Amino acid sequence: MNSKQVNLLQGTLDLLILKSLGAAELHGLGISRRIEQMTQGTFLVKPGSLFPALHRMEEAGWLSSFWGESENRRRAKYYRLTKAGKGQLVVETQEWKKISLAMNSALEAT
Amino acid sequence: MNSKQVNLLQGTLDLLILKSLGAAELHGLGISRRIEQMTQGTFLVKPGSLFPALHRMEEAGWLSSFWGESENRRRAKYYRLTKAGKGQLVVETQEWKKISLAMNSALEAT
DNA sequence: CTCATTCCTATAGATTGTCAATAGGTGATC
DNA sequence: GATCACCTATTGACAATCTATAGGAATGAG
Repeated sequence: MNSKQVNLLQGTLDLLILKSLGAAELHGLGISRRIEQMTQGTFLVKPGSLFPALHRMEEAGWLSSFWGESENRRRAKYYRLTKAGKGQLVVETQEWKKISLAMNSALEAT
Repeated sequence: MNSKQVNLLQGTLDLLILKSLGAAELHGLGISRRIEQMTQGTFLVKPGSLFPALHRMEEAGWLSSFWGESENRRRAKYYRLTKAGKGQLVVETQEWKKISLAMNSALEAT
């Protein structure tokens, strides 16, 4: 077993995906690994969570995709942020900050 | 309308309820108001979210309830934390901190 | 007295996002 | 040419929240 796996809070996966694509184009599993790295191993996003999210977000117009070749010469579908996706990253980041502030202030109450 | 209603992140409602009952016994709507106050109006928990959560948490053994009278002389069901509930509050608080840290560190990545 | 209003609890139905489990194709390696 | 690691993908189940609606009970207005 892992050292206590932490489940995602529903709604945070989109933000993590957007953020992971902020700097570079990545393929599916690359996104997953990047998220694991960005969160210091706290969140492990599994395929059954990742791919539905990617499809959903592409549908929403935040991502675009193209087939390419991975570092290991395998067929891989790469994703990049669209313009709308960059906007959404800003929006969701702000929303997260708002939520995070509100929660922390609640937890500090006496 | 309000200044952009913020939806709860799934999983945070329990923690807010536990925390709201940390200091005093409250009835359902009292909990809702306390949460709104603790989060400076960020989270407005509506009955359709609140009551199912209360029932679920009582079922889980974190809360106990009794019928009493509200400040306005109305029949009201009061909730208090059980011993297990106090433990759960600690657990979920720590979990939130872990998640919050991971998210913030992800959002600060370049 | 009676009618409207506010307070409080409650449930039904729908939606949504995540998880667990499973599958299959395709390069690489030996 | 068999096995392994990599990569995408889907299915079915599940759980939590939201919207909308309901109704009882005390209060206050006229």
